[in-house]
Amino acid sequence: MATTTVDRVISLSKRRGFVYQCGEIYGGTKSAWDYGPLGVELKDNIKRQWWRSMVQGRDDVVGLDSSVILPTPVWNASGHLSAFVDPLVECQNCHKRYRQDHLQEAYAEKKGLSDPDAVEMELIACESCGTRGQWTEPKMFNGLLKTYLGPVDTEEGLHYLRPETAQGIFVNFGQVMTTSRKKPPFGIGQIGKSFRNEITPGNFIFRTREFEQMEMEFFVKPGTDEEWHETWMKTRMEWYTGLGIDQQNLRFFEHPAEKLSHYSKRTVDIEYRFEFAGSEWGELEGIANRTDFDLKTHSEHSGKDLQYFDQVSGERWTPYVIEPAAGVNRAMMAFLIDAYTEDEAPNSKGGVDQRTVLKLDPRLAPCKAAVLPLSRNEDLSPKARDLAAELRQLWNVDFDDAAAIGKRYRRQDEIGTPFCITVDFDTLDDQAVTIRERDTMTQERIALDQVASWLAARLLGC
RNA sequence: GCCGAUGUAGCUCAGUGGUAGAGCGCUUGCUUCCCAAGCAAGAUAUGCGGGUUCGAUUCCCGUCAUCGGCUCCA
Repeated sequence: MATTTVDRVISLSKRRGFVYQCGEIYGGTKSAWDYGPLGVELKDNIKRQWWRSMVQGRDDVVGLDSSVILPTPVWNASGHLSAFVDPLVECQNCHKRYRQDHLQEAYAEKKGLSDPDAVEMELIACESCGTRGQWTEPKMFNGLLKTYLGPVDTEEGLHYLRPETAQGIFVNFGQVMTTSRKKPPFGIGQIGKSFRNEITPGNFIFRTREFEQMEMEFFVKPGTDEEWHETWMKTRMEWYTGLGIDQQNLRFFEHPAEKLSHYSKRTVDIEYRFEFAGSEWGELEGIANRTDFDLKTHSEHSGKDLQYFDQVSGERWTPYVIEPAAGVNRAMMAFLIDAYTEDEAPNSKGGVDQRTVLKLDPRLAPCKAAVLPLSRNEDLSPKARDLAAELRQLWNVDFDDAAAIGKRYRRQDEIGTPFCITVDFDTLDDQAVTIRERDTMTQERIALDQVASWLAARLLGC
């Protein structure tokens, strides 16, 4: 099987400490990955850029951090307790599994029966092997992860881990609107973990049962929702390209009407060309028009009025919601794949060698600069350590004095460090250093006391 | 959950029913001093459990995980 960029990125991620398998010393846990020293920096940088772009940088969006465990009635009202639970049956002959209700509906339709629920399973044949009536008892498949609060596991203690951060925003909608003195159109953004009992996790960190979301619910006046939907689609697409992803590797995917989720009027995904074995494109985020479904249902179930009262016009209405919901882990994978480059660099013998370089935007790069004494030397190393210590107060900065300088450049290229600062023997005389740039491999001589400001000018927004 | 494949060092891979090897990487020392240089030394692996056997990394069973395909999917 040919080695794909995905394979190379996975290998690099393990080799350099971006991602490890969770619990590897015990054989691993299904669908769980841990983020190493470089991975946590990259992931945090992605979240920080999202937060700046979607929350801090906007006058019309505020932030929130709600609980993972919400009152159980929230999930009843949101529809997740019914929409996320499916009865599954299995053919005992060929072990193919079906949704029981789908089988009953298909049978009832074929025979012209009015009540699918009354169809006896003995009458239904397996579509795969033709065996009739050899079904297991239906098992309820629940997409929500359960936990029990309290000292003993009782039904009263049963709670669910959130499958999306959105509901925490909806149930706080009234309080946030009042305390922040915002009025529609305005949004509430949130970053946090969500949990889903995925049937088929896989593709490295693409689909996992525990994952991290960056969601923003934007509340607008009914009738303006379709326009806002288009606006957010454009804004979100530009976020990815603005952070360096090639437009050629991104596209919109319109969900067909019959596949829309229970709350959605229209959903458009932003997809990235991951080139997985099974599918070329994969979802990075979904931009959904959730209408007034959520606020209305929470209003009905809680008895609390979640309408907006417009004092100017005297109108009272339930806002429509446009939701750009992005996956942190998926974004990280896309940024890594898009940045992964193999090019050539000159070697000391006058030829060229292959070079692996992560051309990450400096705002995303886990390490912003590396300070490298040209030689491990009692004069150079301390001077370089001092410089690194100074810069470390401002950015994540690496120090490395092991092995030849060329090798250290390559090490930094491989993790995407934009700038390498070399302290050489001339530094002792001229109080200046050489700064080498990752993508162009060009060098510039900068006075020692100007390094921080030189970097600051190039690391804006980091 | 089903079917198939796979599991040997940090990574990529060899190999064998008789006690495991390479390349790259890593550590230490010397040397060199602006793009993976050289010399020397060193650490690190058969996913886990059981069975067969005098002896299992190799064969068998189970389990865990990964990949692919189903099924499902906000």
